[in-house]
Amino acid sequence: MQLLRLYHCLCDATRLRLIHLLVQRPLCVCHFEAVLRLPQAKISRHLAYLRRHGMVTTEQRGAWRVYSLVSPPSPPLAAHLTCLHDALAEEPQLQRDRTKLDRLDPEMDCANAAVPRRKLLRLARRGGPSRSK
Amino acid sequence: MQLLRLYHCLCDATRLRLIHLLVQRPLCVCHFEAVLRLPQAKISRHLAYLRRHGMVTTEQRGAWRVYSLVSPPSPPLAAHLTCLHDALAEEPQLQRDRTKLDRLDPEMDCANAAVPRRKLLRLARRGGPSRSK
DNA sequence: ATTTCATATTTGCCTTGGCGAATACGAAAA
DNA sequence: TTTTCGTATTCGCCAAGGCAAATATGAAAT
Repeated sequence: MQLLRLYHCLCDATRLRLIHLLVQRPLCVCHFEAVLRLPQAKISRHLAYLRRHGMVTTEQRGAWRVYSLVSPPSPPLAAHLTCLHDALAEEPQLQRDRTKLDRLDPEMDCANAAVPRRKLLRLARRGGPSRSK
Repeated sequence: MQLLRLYHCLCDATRLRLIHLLVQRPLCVCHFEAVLRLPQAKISRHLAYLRRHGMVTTEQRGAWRVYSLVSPPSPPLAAHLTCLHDALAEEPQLQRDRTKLDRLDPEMDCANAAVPRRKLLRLARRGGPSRSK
């Protein structure tokens, strides 16, 4: 069943948080590190899981790898993302994640092709998200 | 997170089928056996799992044990049951289950308190659902 | 009392997938 | 080239939970 893959993707706390953030916009690993405050390996592992199961896609952008939710989302995925959104009020953890994401330095937008790699590198060297532990 | 328990309950094929049937009405194990055509132990195990995780409740009715979805369902559960319903069109297996349930002998309604145990026992002795393998 | 029947649980085994620690890789900078 | 840096993967270990087969339980019938 197709639904099962979806539920397997959703039934881990870390993956749920990753997906929840990806609903906002495409993100790179360093963003997740900054928001979730989890070891990089753990984040990469779960992102790989989501990729294996067809929930996210990636795009190389210089040294960064940008993750996005598959688009267009399958009908069941779309429906469940709505559920996820509605469940927000019940999950303070997810709310906090979202707030944190919104407060990240907007200059550090690895996903945005309009930002030159040169600038991103400079920002990263000055203590980017992945070093703010 | 509360959502996680829910997704764990939903991420197994057998449990998904059980829940889907329980949306229709309360049912006893013999009904599940008749519809899913799976070993009794397997069905009981998954129902126990759902009970442990607060998705279903049970009620003794003579020798039978009737399972129902918790009521009222929590808001997230209610929302996801809607998703499940919408996903019906994509899951032929679930559709077949539903059809099979509707075609079960309506006399064999273990969950209905109006049916005397005496009658149920007679029906079961003549080749009830749990013996129709 | 004994048997029957519906259901539950235990046992032993196996796979999936979680984790941290360490390491590999590939693109750009130096 | 060599180094740096972002990210991915591997390794060894462990717990949850899947399964079939066997067995236990408890209510009703006999």
